[in-house]
Amino acid sequence: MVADARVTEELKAAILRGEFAPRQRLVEIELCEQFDASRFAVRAALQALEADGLVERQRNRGARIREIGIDEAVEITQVREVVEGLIARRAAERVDDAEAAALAEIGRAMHAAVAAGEVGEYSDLNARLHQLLRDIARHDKANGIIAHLHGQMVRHQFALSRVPGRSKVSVHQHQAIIDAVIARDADAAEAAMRAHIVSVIEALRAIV
Amino acid sequence: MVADARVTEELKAAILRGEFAPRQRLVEIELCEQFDASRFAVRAALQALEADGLVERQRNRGARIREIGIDEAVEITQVREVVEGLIARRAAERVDDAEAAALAEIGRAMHAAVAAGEVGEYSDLNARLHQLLRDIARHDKANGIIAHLHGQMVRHQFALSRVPGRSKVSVHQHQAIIDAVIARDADAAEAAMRAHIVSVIEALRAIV
DNA sequence: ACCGACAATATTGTCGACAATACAGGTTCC
DNA sequence: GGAACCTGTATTGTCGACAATATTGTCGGT
Repeated sequence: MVADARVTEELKAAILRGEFAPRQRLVEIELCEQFDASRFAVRAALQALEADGLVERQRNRGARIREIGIDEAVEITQVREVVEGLIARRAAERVDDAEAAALAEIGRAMHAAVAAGEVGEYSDLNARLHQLLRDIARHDKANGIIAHLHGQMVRHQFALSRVPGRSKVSVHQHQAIIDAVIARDADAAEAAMRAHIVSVIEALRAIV
Repeated sequence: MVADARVTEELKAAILRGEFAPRQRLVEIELCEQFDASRFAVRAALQALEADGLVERQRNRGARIREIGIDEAVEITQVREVVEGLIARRAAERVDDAEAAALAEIGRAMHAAVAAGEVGEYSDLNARLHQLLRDIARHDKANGIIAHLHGQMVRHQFALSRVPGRSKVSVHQHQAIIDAVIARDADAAEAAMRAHIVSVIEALRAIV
């Protein structure tokens, strides 16, 4: 319960970094060597990550990296749509002046990144914006669910950020969210966030 | 991974049945005797139930039943509001004629139960209605999250069903959901569901 | 050459024993 | 008398060994 926490963390980070291919088998002994831990710790980590939805296990057949197909990615994003909508609503209700200024700053930086064609920078700003909104909303349950869902989306999230021209579309959606939150307009904030994520769903479907 | 599955199931059922008080310590040895299992199985079950949010564990201090306060119950229900809204929307988009007939039947039974003052019967019908909507929606991710949240709410759910006069109010909200789904009106179905759960949140806050 | 049964191997499942840690009660020192 | 300390006990954390099961490879028969 101390060693396994370390292994769980490292293994999760490795999976999120994409070091394992989907459906790749995770043999316990190999993980023991890779993370220099006992089978006990590895086993506990695998169980934790199964609950996290990152790996799947079958009795006597071991664990493998869970493959998230496009259909499931769409479902995940649909849930994200409504839960992030709730977060945006709460953010609009709770935002203070300092946080509003930080939001506006991210908006400006996003426009600059798009103008300069810096997709990596824009992707970072995107993550920071959503993170800041979660911080402002302070809704533990909603934030926890988003974190949970996000872990299963890494692969598709990466594919999405590579779609050319997406940042040009989404920057205006992001700006609409920022404006609504700064204006303390809860309904508009939720609507803007949902509109944004609906467009993410369409982009997801378009990848195939 | 076969014995621990049994223990996990039985322990979870026992917790949901309310056989353990909040913050009650769960000593591993005692659980071994109670469920006639090894510490290995009990331990795995506790880890699984920790991920489920039903128990909390501290290093070297063991596990206890997690206490869900009113604030957290409100947060949980807020998430339920938007996710069940998504489910109602999907149900309206996917419902077939047989399912619509089943929904209408539950609606009639609800009115009858309220008229007869049968609160237990009404509570059962309430559970069946939400379950049927989930079946119709066939949205695995949303359904999974609702199941997850529901497990943490059992105690408050019970308290809610005991509030006198609540069924008289909620029966009309339930009917509005049923009508919208049968009419295949996705927007109205989501709105009706959210309005219903907003009133649940108000009732929750009123308990204290 | 193909198919089935059987043996060998690899991998996971289970357990009991021991170590490490936290908690409670009593004891000593100031 | 109070507080810090120490010690005993209860409980959890960790591990290595063994059992159970699935998978792979081999061999003989047709």
